[in-house]
Amino acid sequence: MPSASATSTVRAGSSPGRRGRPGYDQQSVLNIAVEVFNRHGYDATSMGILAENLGISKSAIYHHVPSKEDLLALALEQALGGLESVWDAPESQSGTAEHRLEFVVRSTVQVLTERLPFVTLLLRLRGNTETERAALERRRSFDRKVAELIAEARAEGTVRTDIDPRTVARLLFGTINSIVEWYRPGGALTSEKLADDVVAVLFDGLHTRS
Amino acid sequence: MPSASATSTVRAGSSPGRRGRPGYDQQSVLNIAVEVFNRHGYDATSMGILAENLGISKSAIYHHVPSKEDLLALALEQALGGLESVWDAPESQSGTAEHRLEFVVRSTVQVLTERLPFVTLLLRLRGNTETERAALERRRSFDRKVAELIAEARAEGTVRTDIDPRTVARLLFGTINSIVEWYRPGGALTSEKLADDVVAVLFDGLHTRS
DNA sequence: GTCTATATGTTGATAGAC
DNA sequence: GTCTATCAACATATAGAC
Repeated sequence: MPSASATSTVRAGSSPGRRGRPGYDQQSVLNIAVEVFNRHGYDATSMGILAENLGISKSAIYHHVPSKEDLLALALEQALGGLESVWDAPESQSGTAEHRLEFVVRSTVQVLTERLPFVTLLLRLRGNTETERAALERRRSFDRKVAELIAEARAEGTVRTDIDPRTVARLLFGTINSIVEWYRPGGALTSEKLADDVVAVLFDGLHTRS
Repeated sequence: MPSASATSTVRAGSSPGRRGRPGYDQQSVLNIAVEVFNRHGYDATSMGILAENLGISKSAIYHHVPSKEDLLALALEQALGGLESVWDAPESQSGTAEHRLEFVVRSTVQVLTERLPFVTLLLRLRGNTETERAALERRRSFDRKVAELIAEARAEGTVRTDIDPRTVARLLFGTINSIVEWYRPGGALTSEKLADDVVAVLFDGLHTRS
């Protein structure tokens, strides 16, 4: 399973390899910015609100990043990079379609939880700017690959055929993506158990089995 | 099943009982406004953009509605009213928990498709204002009732017990709510077939059954 | 029911000192 | 790396004519 590099550092000072005093570096500004974007919504977050949350002035932000939109682009790159890395793992490329599909579902859940705030931001985009539209296109490309996998599993006979494959794909993404709306790391539910649960519900359903 | 009254009228002129010439009435302004809100996001939609989409001036909007936030409140009332009406039907109040849960899932899908743009707006709220927070609280109240139903079905032995009931509820809502992100009425997929598909996937899973 | 102003505040971003 | 001060653009909303 591809491992997304940790993005837990909040303030620059706590970064292992970093010298110098207080202040922020770009990554630590980004981490807080994404959190604030998710809390208020990207559009509703002004540079003023962001500055308050950072504890610095509006202008100081522009020392670290050229614009609000660049902040968004940086965040989306972290989300998309993580998702796309799912396809680098050999388990996503060989084996039965059923196995590859389950692997991709598990990996996607893993990326969602590891890069939770970044993927959350991605999943809430409306496509208002060119930056957003480009990110949405990369996301659609990811979705298309998963849809192909579903089609293969269907042809293989391991996925039910009484439902339109597009509907199957949509519901699968709905179930997985909705995780960002409620899952919080550090609780009783580990990301591994969550992946187990998602796979169980998606493939076997909520009913008790006879 | 509770039926949400139609909200398909776009321009006032096409309203059955309406007199007078062109122009808008409040409901027709609301219908277009909600569509634009969903396309750009509520915060990103200025009264200027809205006016363009309506084909009237900014100020003219204020003849129909006191503020942008009132427009939002009106829209949310349509969404929440529809969802809450699910509990008015006798089928949601008696019978096995399994039957009541399936009925509520079907009814919710029905409301989602009938009042699609309104529910879409509700599901994307971030809770920035008092209006939004009040709506989110009503939505949480709806969610809580469904969670209780899941707990009953679990006690009844019809829902699997190897997954935390809160996770079950979250995944169920995720699957259902994600419908607003892709379903469009008027296509090949009717809302009845969609409800069948959602019930089938949620309760029996994507796998072929032996 | 719609319009042309316009009042009043907030936005993202820049200039230049420390 | 941060600040204060400032800008033009754009926001929501109002006043009053047609």
